Amino acid sequence: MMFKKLVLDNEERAALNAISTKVFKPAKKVIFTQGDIGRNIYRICSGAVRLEHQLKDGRNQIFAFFWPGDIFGTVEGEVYPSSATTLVNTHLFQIPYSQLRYLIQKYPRIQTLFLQEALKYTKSAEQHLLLATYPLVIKRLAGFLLECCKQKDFFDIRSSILTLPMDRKDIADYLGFAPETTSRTLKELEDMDLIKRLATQRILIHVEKIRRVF
Amino acid sequence: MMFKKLVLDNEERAALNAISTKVFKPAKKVIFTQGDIGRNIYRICSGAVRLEHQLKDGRNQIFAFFWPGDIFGTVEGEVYPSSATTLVNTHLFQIPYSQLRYLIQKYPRIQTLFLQEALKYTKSAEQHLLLATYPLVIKRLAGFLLECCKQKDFFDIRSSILTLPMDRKDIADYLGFAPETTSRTLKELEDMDLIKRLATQRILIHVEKIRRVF
DNA sequence: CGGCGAGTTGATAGCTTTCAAATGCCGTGG
DNA sequence: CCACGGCATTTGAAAGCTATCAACTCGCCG
Repeated sequence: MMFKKLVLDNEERAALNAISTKVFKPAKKVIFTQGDIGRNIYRICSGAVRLEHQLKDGRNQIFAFFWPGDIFGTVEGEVYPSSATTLVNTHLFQIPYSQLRYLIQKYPRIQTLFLQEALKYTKSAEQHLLLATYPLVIKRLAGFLLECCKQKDFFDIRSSILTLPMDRKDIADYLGFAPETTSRTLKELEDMDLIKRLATQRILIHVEKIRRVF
Repeated sequence: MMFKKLVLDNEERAALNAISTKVFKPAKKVIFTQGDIGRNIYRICSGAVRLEHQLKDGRNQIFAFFWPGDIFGTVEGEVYPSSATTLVNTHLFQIPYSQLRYLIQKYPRIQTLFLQEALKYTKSAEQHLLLATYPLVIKRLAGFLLECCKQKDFFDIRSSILTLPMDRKDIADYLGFAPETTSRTLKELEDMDLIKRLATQRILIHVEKIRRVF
C-alpha cells in the first residue's frame, strides 16, 4: 500500500476513546437500516455483523461480514447505503460522525486511520467477488469456510472447530446462491470428508485437506 | 461520506503535475502485471483500461474497467495484486510512488485525494458484485450496458450509441460467464428490442426501455 | 483476395433453482 | 421438567439456465 501503516499515538487514541460509546446489541438486531441518515460509525469489540443491501427486485445481497476489530458504517451522501445487522450478541464502539468530524480537524491522522480501514474493506470486497463468481458453488463455499477460519474468535485452531455466527441463508446471500444450496453443498463437502457437521453452527474443518483439493 | 470532498489548491496541483509523466499506450498493451513491483500509479487521460486478476485455476476475473479520470495502480505489500491492460489507445498520467510518497509529506492533502479515489473504487466494487451475482445473465448484461452508458467518451447521448472498448470475452470475465453467453444474451436483448447491434463494438441502447424492464 | 481471429449460433450435458415435503432444533409456556 | 409450536435446515424431484464443444460466419489486415 502506498500509505504507511498508521498507528495512533496515545493522545489521539484517548481523544477517539473519549467520543466513543460502548453499546451492546443482542443477536439478530438491526444496527442501522439502508437509507437511514448516517449518524454513527462502529467498531466491533466482540461478536459479528452482516452488511446487506436490499435490491428493488427483492434480492438481498450481503456485502460483507464484519468481525472483531472491523470498522463499518460508512455513509454515501449522508445516508447508509446498506443495512447492518448483528449475527450474534455483539459489543460495539459507537462513534458519532458529528464529533468525529470535529476531532479530525484537530488530529488529521485519525482520518487516515479510517481511510485505511476503507482500503481494507476494498480488498475484502475483491476477495468476496472472487468467491462469489466461482463457477461451482462447492468452491465458493469451501473458500468461504476457509475465510471464516481466519477469525480467532470463531475458529478454535486446536480442535479445528468453526462456530458459524451466520445461518444458511446468510451464507447463500453472501455467495449468491439459494439457501437450499448451502445445505446440499455442505453435505457434499462432508461426503468428500473435508468437513464434519457437528451441529448446525458448529463445523469441524479439515483446513489443509480443503486447501489441497481447491 | 464522512470525509469532505477534497479539491486541491493550485500549489498542490502543480506539485502533482510536476512529478507526473504523460505516457501513451496502444490498445491491448499491458501496463503492469500481477506480481510486479509497484512503481507507479496511473490516472487515465483518455482511453480505457481493464484490471484483471489471474487465479491459479486458470480463471481470469476482471475486477474493474477504468475510464477517463479514474486512478488505478494501487499496490499491496509492494506489488500489484492484479494486472492492468489497455482496451484501446490510451493516454495516461504516470506518477512514481517514490516521488509521490515524498510529495505527500509536504502536501498531506494529496494523500487524502488518493484515498478518496480508493473509496470511489470500493463503491464501484460493490456495484460490480451486485451485477455479477444477478441470477440471470440477461440482467447482468443489461446492468453492465447501463453502467457503460455513463461514460461520456464512449456513449453518445444524442444518438444513444455506445461504443464498447472491450471485447466479448472481457465482458464475460467481468460478469462471470462464458464468452459465448455474451453473444447469446446480446442477441436476446436485441430480440426484446432493447438494443440494436450496429457493429461488433457499436450498440444502439434504448436506455429507458431497459430501465423499465429491469 | 486470402487468412486468421473474434464473434455468433446450435445442440447437449451439467449444475443450480424452485417447489414441496420431511426432519430437527430451540425457545416458550404449561 | 416436559410438551408444543414455529422456524431453520435438510432432502427430493423436476424444471430452467448456462457451460461446453463444435461448426460456421464475419470483419479486419496483410
